[in-house]
Amino acid sequence: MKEKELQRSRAVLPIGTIMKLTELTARQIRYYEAQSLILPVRSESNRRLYSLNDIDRLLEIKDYLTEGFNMAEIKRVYEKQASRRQQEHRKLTKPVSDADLLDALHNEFLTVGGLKHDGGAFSN
DNA sequence: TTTCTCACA
DNA sequence: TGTGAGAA
Repeated sequence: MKEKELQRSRAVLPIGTIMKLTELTARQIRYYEAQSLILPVRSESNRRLYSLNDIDRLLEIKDYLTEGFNMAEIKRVYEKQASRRQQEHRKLTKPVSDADLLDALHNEFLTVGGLKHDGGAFSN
């Protein structure tokens, strides 16, 4: 089922579509790119092209921002995600599913944000 | 028409 | 972050 992964990563959507789908302004979307939160590819005419994965990430970012996180924290988490993916790739053994990864990241977010006090005995 | 970059309130 | 200018 890797065909789907490729399709999700296939960047073909212009920023206008992203704006409507994420409720974000072009300004914000470009700013997040500057902060390396997303990495859209460029068309031959220098136009930004986003993938479905980018949309997901943008929605997540919007979510975290709503919850009171700042760029630095969000960046930190994505950097961690990147390094984790590399590690998993090297081990080339049992890769973690995206669901597990997101769950772990979300958990870290709650901890870092002080929204969680212990091992997650309760949910918000 | 849409998006891009850059600069300024 | 918003907005406007000038270009592609």
